[in-house]
Amino acid sequence: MQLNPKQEEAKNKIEWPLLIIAWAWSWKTATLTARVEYMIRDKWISAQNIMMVTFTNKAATEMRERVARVLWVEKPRSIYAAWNFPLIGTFHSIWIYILKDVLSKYSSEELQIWLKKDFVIYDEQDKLSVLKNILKNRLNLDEKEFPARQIAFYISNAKNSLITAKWYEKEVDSTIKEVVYKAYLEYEKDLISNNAIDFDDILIKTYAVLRISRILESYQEKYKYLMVDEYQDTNLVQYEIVKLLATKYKNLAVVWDDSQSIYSWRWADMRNIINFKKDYNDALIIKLEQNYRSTKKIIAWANAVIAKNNSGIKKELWTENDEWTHIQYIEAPDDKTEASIITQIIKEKEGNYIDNLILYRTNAQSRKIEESLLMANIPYRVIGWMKFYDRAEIKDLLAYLRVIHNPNDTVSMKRIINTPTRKIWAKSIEVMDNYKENFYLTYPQIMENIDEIEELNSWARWAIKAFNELFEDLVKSSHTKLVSELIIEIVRVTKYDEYITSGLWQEEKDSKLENIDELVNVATQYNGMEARESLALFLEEISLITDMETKDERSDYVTLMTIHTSKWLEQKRVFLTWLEEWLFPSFRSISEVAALEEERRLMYVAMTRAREELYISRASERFNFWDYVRNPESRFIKEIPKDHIENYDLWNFANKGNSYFSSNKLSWNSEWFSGFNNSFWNETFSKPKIKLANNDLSQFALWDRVNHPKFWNGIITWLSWELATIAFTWKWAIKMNIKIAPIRKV
DNA sequence: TCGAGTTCAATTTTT
DNA sequence: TTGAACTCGA
Repeated sequence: MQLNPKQEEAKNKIEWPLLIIAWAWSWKTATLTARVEYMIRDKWISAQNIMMVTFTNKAATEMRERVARVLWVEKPRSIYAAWNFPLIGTFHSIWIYILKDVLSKYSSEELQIWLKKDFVIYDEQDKLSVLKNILKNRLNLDEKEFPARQIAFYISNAKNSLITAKWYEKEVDSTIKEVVYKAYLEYEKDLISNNAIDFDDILIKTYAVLRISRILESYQEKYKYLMVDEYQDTNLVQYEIVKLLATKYKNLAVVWDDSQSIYSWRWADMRNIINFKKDYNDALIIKLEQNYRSTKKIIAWANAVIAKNNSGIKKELWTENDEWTHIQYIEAPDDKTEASIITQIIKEKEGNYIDNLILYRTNAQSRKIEESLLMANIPYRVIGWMKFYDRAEIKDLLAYLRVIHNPNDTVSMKRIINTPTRKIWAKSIEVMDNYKENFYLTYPQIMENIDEIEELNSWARWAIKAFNELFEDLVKSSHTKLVSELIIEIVRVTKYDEYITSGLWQEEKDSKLENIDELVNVATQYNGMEARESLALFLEEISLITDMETKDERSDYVTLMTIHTSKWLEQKRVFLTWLEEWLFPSFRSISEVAALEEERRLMYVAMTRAREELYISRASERFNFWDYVRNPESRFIKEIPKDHIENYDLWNFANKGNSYFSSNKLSWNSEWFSGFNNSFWNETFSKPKIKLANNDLSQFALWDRVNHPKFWNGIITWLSWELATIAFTWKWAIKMNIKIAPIRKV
């Protein structure tokens, strides 16, 4: 591939700090790949000395593939197989790699991070279960007043600002922070005693370790050449770590695009770029502005939207591509129609299904479209939703593996101690927990000496003994059997398959068993190494992977995903759905300028995914939040110059009278397309299960108090014809159509 | 102490 | 709609 002069410059500047400002589809990935190739091939730099950090697993995999191609080597399955290959991975996976490495080389006294080598990684769910337990049993707090989620948010925020539990005391200035402080202390205690870390800890512990100069120096020597992609999405800790590593040789190249910064909720801080310029004031800055992918119209559109943001560098993406394909706006009467129009378009278009990408703001939004595709017999794949590793059967089996690997892991132990049911009830667990707390014991230690615990009757002891025997056998097996075999053994000795499938329909049974098979299948990738090693590696990689590359025989399918996950890819035809106020931009972001600008950047990311055709859709009425809502058109659509928009011809669609509609006994009527007469919709379309009220609009005025059967009392804080925002006492403010909402004046 | 039945709340975005 | 957290009878 021929690089343009700018890209060429970025490729060749190696022993120098480098800031690459790269806008959508400026071939920055290709440039980075070429840069790696140049380092290794032309400069004879050892692959071992190169580290490249990406943001998502998807991006890392893609990057590894590309680098493997130019280096003519086989793509390593993970960062571990990488002896002749640069270290390419996400922040989290690379830091874990470093942590493990450090833990095997240095004593824990020296490290001071309270972590042993066999640590496990707690995901969001594990984290919440630890916190729930703390709040309920140790702090005796009401769950409603102090939800675990909220506390977790505060703790995560503290961690990412590098505030430890002890130091948090200084932050306390409210009741909630008081609670956070106490919970934070307990939470850290639990993690240490379980020999576990959460996602935030991965960054923090690495930072702590790298502050030890002896250790830092060794990594500075090892990774002399650093590259960080998506630098705009780094947070404080990530920035500090990169800074530490780069400070000696300053061979750091970062790729930055402020208009694609969409992770501020993960504490990404765009100001890191200011710090970058300060830290390396002689850095070479290269701008890649030419877009090689999308048509002129798509780019014009995207530019128009992003220009509405006040913050950020003013930019103009440009392209030499000539084709002016049509960009269509689908304004559907309701969500069902929206989905079926998209389905219809996909069906009619020539080419393959794989050319189609359907995007939405949140995962839950895929449902309606899935239904429609299913009915039309169009193969599709949803990325990211109902993650494989979130399924109960997978979580259970992984919990078995985790306790075998690390018997201190209480969260996993509690998950499986009575799964399948073996008559170890909550009472017994409570008693054991007390012993654990008071005598600093681990579960296996208690179980071994269960006869000494007088509080338990002989039945309970017997049950625990039986489990302990089984557990010890499994631990023994883990030394001789590979993970894949170990999983099979767990299923066999616990009769887990019978347990998980009992009382299910055949179809559900099959799917559960298939999932187990699939897990075994994934585990076989770790064959060929020492038994315990395979277990450790398997567990570690699995906790960092959010979405499994399921083996899919089909090669042609439509892809569905959230905009966030789409960031790394492009597609010929893109459908961007749910473009309504409150959904996109989401209602949480509307009142805050910074949050709204992030939503707008998200819109920009979504639009620039399209290469040739872009469809944008919305529905006048849809079922959402378990209710029928009518939201106005998204402001993002209004921000696009009108001459760029072409309305999709709904008439044409209706006249085809496709089966989907006739089966729903819907008659098409010109009224629907001429001005979308609202009352007509309510009567004819998508009969709601909830009866819609037919309120007299004149009875409501701004600041009126109203009562809603579901949300109780509230006040109308905004009113525009039939749309109103009602601030409910027990809920956040909700926007609804007061003509059809079941509310009454009080 | 179980489990069947019932209520009730909840939805961004990812590692 | 789903899942988690409850209630209550056995």
